[in-house]
Amino acid sequence: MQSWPRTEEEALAVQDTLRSRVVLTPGPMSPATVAGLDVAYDGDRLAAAVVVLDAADLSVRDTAVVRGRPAFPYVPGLFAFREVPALLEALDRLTVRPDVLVCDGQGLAHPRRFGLAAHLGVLTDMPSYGVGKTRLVGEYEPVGEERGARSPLIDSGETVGAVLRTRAGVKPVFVSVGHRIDLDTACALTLRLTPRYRLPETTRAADHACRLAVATIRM
DNA sequence: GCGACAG
DNA sequence: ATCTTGTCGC
Repeated sequence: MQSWPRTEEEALAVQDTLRSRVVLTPGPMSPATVAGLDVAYDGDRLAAAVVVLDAADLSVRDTAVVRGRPAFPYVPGLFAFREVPALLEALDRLTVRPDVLVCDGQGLAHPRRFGLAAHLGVLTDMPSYGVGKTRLVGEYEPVGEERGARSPLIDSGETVGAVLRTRAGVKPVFVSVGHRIDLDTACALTLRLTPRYRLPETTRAADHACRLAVATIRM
């Protein structure tokens, strides 16, 4: 396909080029299918999984898992370069075409506004956004304790995402747009995907899938 | 120089 | 991400 950056300097240059291709548009308002993506590690080996759920009842429609090696060391801000190759390969193996990608990490809530969700969105040109478990950048006011409460995530004066409470009394998640979707739609979809747990069912399904696969690597 | 820092 | 016991609660 193409060369992959081998140094932080090269990776920064790639982000600088690709970020101009991010498209900020509303919707998709009623996606029929939603995909969750996640990666699990075992030493220098990894397993990437993509699970497509039916947006109506959250049932599994398709699953794809690939094993491989991290494509880059973990560096805050350059995290995407580590998992993107394996995730793209898994996406290629899907039979069911997802309408939205729900990524494990940040979208525009990134120091250069180009986190994993934006990166994957641009490379696939599919609607994409991120749901992170912890913060990378930005400040925010305390979020209401009830499910659905949200507080804008602001970095350098601009709103880069939302801190969203998906379960009453449980630590909120960090939602940010990636590509071809808006923040309100992303938050609304996230709430539909969290009928019971803190993290979206998409993320949970992908997490289970790649963990099973990574366990298989060692046996 | 001292923290902060997606997964 | 991953390393890790017991423990509180539905």
